[in-house]
Amino acid sequence: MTATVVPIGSRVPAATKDRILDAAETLFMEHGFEATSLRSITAAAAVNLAAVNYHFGSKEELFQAVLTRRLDPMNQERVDILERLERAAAPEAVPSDKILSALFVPALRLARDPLRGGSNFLRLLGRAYADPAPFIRRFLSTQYAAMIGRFKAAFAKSLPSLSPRELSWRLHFMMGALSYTLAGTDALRMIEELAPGESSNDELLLRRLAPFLLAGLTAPLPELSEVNHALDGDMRPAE
Amino acid sequence: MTATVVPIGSRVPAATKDRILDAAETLFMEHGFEATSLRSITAAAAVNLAAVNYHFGSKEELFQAVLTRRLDPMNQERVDILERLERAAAPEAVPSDKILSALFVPALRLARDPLRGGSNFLRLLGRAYADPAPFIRRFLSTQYAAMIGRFKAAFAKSLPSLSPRELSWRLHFMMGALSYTLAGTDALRMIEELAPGESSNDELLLRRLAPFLLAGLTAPLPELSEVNHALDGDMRPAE
DNA sequence: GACTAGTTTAAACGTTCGTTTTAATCTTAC
DNA sequence: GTAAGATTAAAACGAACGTTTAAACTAGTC
Repeated sequence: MTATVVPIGSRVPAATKDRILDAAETLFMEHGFEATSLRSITAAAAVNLAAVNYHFGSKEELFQAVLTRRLDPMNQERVDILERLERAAAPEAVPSDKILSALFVPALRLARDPLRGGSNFLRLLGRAYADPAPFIRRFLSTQYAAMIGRFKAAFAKSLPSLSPRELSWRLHFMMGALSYTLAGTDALRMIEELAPGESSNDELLLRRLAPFLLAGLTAPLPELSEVNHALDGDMRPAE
Repeated sequence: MTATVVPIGSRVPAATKDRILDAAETLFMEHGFEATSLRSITAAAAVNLAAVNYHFGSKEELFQAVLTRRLDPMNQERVDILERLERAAAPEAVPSDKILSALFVPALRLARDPLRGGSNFLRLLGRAYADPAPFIRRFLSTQYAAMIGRFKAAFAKSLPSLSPRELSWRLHFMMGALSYTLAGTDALRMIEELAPGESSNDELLLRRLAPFLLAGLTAPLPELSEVNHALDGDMRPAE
């Protein structure tokens, strides 16, 4: 309801709204939604405490604004690339590795652009994926529904041997590995030994992730009886 | 500092401590650590508010106790199975699909056992993996360090073509897909259409995940220049 | 130079949080 | 039966939270 009137001279002292968004992006990324207080955000942005409720209405709406600012353009770019690929390949299906690129490239481009939050935002996004809060889950599913459906159809055409359900599962697994990787907790240190300087290099990270996911997506269909054998057979608990 | 003395008759009225652990397991799973109050836990467990601090010391220690109760036995079982596989295969390497089974089977066995929290706990674990709180990250990495190192060595022997660093990445991605899947947020509904009744069936889920991850683990090495071409080449943003 | 709409400020609101304290109650051993 | 110790109970602590209020400030407009 509040229209930001930019003065003609356009010499705005780094608008309050943007300073709040920037500070919130960093702090939400570092501490999660629940554990980040409005007081810490407004302190970091050097604005008054009430400014958040004035400009955004509530803490939840601020969080959604932080996500929307980066997410909308990125998802739009994903769909644009996909449609371009489809037009170029028509009437054949787009190869699945290219579809995967259409998902990854906009994320990569965002990651390497400090002016758009850089990797900070990708980490925040990864965390949002795993957050229990219902309003976050609701927000993400509505934000993503259209884009995911679009890509699912593309993969279905490209991988006709996969049943729709199997494809749903594999897309789910893919989003899991992606969001966990983007969240970039120091879980990697559990697995140890990053090359010095390579840490937090989101580009290299995503480039290693892509072949991993492509192989998983195109894997042969599961032999559902296998794990059962393991469970009932030679892997009994030792006692 | 508090020793629980079990009476000789051993007719304990469902010990306070266990009732707290059970209630906490469910509530932490549903709302996450920060958003779950001690008051809601003690109300659900029908015990006094002060009982948590008396028996566990603090909310954080309670959370760790909830995790340890299920995690220690499960990880021990994983290592036991792996060592059995190694003895059986020696001096050859254990095939990587079997190593993967050693990781999955104990989780599956836990998931199908309602007496040990069933899938509730696996969901909580998945959430803990993505939680920002430093004490959770510290706890998990120390808890898992030994087990992960053990499995990494096994995979390294089984997949000699993978460099140690490449293997670290892939294990990371694997843990990502696993924990995201276990967390079982309704993110799946973003991708839509679960078969009725199949939802929340952790067994089927993990059995579909295993082939996906196995294919990713054994994928051919990445061609690092590919994505670069995509970035700089034919996938420019449309303007 | 008052008027207005938009914005910022300082202060307080009511609630909830994790934890602590103090006393009462229960259990076990002699 | 009674003393000692472990457990539960009720109440309060201080701090932090998101949000609201009402006054002060800052342009642009007539």
